[in-house]
Amino acid sequence: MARTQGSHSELTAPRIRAAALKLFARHGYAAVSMRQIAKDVGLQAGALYNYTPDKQSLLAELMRAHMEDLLAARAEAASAQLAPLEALAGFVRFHIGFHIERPEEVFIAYMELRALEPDNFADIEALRRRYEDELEAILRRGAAAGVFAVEDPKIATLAVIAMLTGVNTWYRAGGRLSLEEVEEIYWGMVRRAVGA
Amino acid sequence: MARTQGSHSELTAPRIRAAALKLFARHGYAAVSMRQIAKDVGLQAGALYNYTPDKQSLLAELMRAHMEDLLAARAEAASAQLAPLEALAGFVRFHIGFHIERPEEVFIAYMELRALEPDNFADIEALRRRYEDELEAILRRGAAAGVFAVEDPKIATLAVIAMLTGVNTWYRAGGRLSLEEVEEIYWGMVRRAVGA
DNA sequence: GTCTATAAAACGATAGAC
DNA sequence: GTCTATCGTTTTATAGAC
Repeated sequence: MARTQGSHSELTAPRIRAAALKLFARHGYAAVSMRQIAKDVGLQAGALYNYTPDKQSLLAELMRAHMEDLLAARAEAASAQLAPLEALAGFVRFHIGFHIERPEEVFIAYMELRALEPDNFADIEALRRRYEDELEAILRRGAAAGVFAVEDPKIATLAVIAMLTGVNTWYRAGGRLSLEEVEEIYWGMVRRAVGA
Repeated sequence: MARTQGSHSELTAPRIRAAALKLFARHGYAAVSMRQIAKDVGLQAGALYNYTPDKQSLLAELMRAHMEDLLAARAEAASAQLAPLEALAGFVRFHIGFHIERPEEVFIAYMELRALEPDNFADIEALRRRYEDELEAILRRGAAAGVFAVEDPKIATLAVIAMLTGVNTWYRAGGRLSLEEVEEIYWGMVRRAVGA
């Protein structure tokens, strides 16, 4: 039961990730020092390097984990093959719900792409592209079936995702609208926007 | 005609702003040093302080100028009082056109808000709010007249602006679609989204 | 108005004791 | 695994010569 010096590492790694996540989201990757992260965790700066080879890897791992969480959650939510209208409704609600639950990860994933070195950037972009393809496939299916009227499925995909992700810029739990009401309002706008 | 030492200051100020704009947009405010900006202009770092009291003011002035340009251009474009449908079409085309012409300013204005000190942040936020109010007023007028079906004009405002500003993340001049085609596609989505 | 030089502090990352 | 200490570099900003 008694812990000796340095024995609680299995708790330290997630605490470092949590501190980096919070500070990167709040101040930006470039503006946050390793010393600030260490102080937030209660360590000296040098100790961080037992958990990450460098600052860049810490950022890249946060972003990779977020994108993989997103794809895994989406794969589960979309396991059933639905008609285009129901599939689109499911995507809209999934996207809003998932993103609202993780405002810090979402903020970093969209704002710190330019802070990634080329290899990390390519990895994260590929994951993001896979996610966008999920929505694009729904819109193409619906357009082919004649239930959606989208002039350009790729642009409609990007437009819908931009609109939905924008919820994160203003929604606050406990505000005027519940999450369910927000999802309903956005679903209405998306449904009409794609001519369904 | 011959210039003596230090005589070309009237050209230096805009060159500093242009360099800061380019570098802040590309790498982020915190990641750009005064030395980098000076090198881009062809100066030593200390010379920049003849033009700005500090780095923060340089960012704040870039953002303020952008927001004031936006409001002035919008005021001119919207000088005529139109019916809600035509006013909305005008706003959509104005927003896309203005933002596409200034990708660096737009990127900074959205990404570097957190880098602003509190007083500067409040100033910029107030300007942004004035711009959003222009669209909200159009949506409220249209809803009151029964030509739009928006459940919540404030949320619809934020949703439309997020969607339109998202064009900047993917549009490149010379690509598959002309700017006019893009404006037309987005106008179609916005028009349907608001139930017009 | 720009230069060189520098002050004072902070940066990422490492070495070695424990 | 974390500490103290430090290396080598870079940072913002200023001082004073020209």
